[in-house]
Amino acid sequence: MPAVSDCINMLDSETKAVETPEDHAEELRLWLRLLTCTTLIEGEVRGRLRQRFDVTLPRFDLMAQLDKAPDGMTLSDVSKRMMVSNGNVTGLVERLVDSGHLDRRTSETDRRVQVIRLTKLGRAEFRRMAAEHETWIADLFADLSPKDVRELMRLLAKTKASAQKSAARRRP
Amino acid sequence: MPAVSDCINMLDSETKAVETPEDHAEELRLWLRLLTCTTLIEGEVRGRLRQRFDVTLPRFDLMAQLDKAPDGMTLSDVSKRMMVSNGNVTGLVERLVDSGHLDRRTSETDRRVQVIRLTKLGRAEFRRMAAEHETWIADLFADLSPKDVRELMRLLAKTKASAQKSAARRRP
DNA sequence: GGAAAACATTTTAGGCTTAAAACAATTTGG
DNA sequence: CCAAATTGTTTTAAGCCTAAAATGTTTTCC
Repeated sequence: MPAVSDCINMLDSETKAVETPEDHAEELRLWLRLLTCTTLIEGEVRGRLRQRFDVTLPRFDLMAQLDKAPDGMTLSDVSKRMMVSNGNVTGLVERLVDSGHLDRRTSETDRRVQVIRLTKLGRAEFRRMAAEHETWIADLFADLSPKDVRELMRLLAKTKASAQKSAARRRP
Repeated sequence: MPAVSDCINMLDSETKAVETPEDHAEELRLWLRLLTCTTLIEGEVRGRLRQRFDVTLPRFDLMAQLDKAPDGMTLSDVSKRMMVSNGNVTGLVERLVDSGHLDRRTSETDRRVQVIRLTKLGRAEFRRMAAEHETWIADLFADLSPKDVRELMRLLAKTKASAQKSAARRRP
């Protein structure tokens, strides 16, 4: 019968009169479930890309970014979009240039900047992979109704905003 | 006015009479948003763990698994729970044993098996980190109402089940 | 104009991660 | 019993990833 202490804790938490160690077990469970879903799907996509096309997920992701930018992107743009470090992109790009999927040139107006684009080969291969990739995703989410999908989109948008706000609080 | 073609496509997709390239753009967007949320939160947690405790996220995750298992776990158990490869766990454990956070011994009943446990130091350090970690998670999800959290939990459970089913279809 | 700040990228050092092959121990089924 | 299959772990080779320092370039602003 934890009724008394519950009341006390709730009072504390509502009035903010005292610092009580609050219970955030639900949020923690939510985070672990979110992570599980992502890891599960990501692993599945990674394996299929490897089996079907002998390509790694990061390479696919990078090509996906470039496919949406016919005029090319700078390395910084790519790094921000992919949410990975600059140095990571440098290596990824190097390998994709070597394999003939990417074209890379120094900007004419700013010699600090490197602009990368998909080559004809890179674009063709990406489109081929992307078509199949889309069916994998559809299959992975197949048991969600259209309403579920909409509702998840809404709640994840809220989650993203909340997390960005929290990150900004720490790193203003 | 794409009404006509829409009707045709819907008929096809409902009756399954013809194979039409269906549109799964919504599911794709959902996947990208899920990935963004996870990457955002994971990066934030990784950075805070490093700054506050000079520990990496994988080390923290491994210790979290062991904290829930006072009698220890086998490397396979850990690898399944963390959803990472066996070889990955081998290296992670090696470094944590070296730093004095883990104890590792060969099972007496099955000499293939390695059982690992948190040492006293490991448990103490983990508890200290976990307490703070929980407040970070709470803060990252702060803008979600309790109802949002419940609803997300429900939808992610459904997502997890769907993805597991899809993975099992491919790898029976 | 020129020093200082800001920016874009690369390098460095170390750790993480995977898939596949190799190794070792146990279990299974004839 | 014992060969074959299975199970648990490690090794290997390659690539991914990060934070921080270094390098080169441009902008700011006195």
